[in-house]
Amino acid sequence: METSEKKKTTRGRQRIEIKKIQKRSQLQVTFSKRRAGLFKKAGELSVLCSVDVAVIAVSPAGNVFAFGSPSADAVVNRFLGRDSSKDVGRGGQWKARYGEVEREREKAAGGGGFWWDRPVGELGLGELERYMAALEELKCKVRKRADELAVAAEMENDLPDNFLDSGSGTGGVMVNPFCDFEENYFDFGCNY
Amino acid sequence: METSEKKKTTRGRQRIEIKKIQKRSQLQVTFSKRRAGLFKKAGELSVLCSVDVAVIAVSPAGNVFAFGSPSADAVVNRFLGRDSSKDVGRGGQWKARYGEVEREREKAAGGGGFWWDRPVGELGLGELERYMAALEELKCKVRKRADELAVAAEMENDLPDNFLDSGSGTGGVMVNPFCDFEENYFDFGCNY
DNA sequence: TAAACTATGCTTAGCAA
DNA sequence: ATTGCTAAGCATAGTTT
Repeated sequence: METSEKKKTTRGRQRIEIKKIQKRSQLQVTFSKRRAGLFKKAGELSVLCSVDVAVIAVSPAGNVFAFGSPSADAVVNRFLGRDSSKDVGRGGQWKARYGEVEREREKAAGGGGFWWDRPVGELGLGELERYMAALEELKCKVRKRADELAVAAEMENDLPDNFLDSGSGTGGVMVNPFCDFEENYFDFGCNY
Repeated sequence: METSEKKKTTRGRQRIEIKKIQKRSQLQVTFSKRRAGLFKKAGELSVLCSVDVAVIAVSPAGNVFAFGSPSADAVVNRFLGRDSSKDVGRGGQWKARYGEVEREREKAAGGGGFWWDRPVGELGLGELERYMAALEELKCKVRKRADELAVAAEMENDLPDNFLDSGSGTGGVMVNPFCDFEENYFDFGCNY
């Protein structure tokens, strides 16, 4: 029993300075881990407090990662159920598609992951629709508030199409739907 | 020294089930704490990995809370510097205002908080502008991706104005600008 | 109502596979 | 590139002020 019988196998978590990580490989790992952690936190917040939460991260490469509208219920219903006089038939169609994708994801996840935690390339349109609806919704709310500040006129601009030319196209969009089953959502014991 | 000299003053953090909090007062507290934690995490991620991150949370009451574009540099520059042929003079104006608000906030924060961590009602327009620009930007990216899925046509809709009638108007928008001073941003040792 | 306090649960940096 | 491990840093539930 030497003074230090068990040599520590690792140094455990180390404090790091919050500044740009230079080592590219480490940046990639940190981004993945922290993004997952951020999304989990967002999901928990949304469930605990029944709030719509959206998290979006654009990597330097231009990839889009997003966690969408946890308590999707209100947003989705509003989006699918609004005065879509010309899109009447679409609501049902999308819902169907939604369920379809959901089952696929559950299957794909196998138990460790979540169906919605997939790259955008593999996601159905329903998810993107919902995510964008939430974004639009939130943006409108902010705009409204700005309007109250009596400067709305200054905001009547839209971004150019080349606003982000660094995009490479391998990003991912995650949508967390478990809030739709408030009595029956999945357990949080996922490891991303 | 008795076997239990120091009676534990608290039980420390307790594990909680991730489901909707019923007690309204507790929900309010949890929302505040976790939202702050979520924003901090987002800020760290953005700095560590140099990524644009946006977090939006809409409370059941309809209040909007948002943390915007940590690595605001690219977004802000793009927004202020885009082809605003009719808004040429605004860029400088906004920048000036930005700095103005920044100094105010630093002063107001006093050392414990961040100037941008204030309710929207107290924020200048610059922050709202940047936040909305980031949102628009991100939304466009997602839309673009959806377009690649050959279903963009399905998305040419906009939300009605009454999309959120539960809004009470006391939400807040936080914009984290420290990324603009990558060499000189504030320390993260805040406790909110 | 909001802020401060702690003990404990949770996240994650550094490795390893 | 991911995934799992461990230890230590960090976030936060319950409580007090």
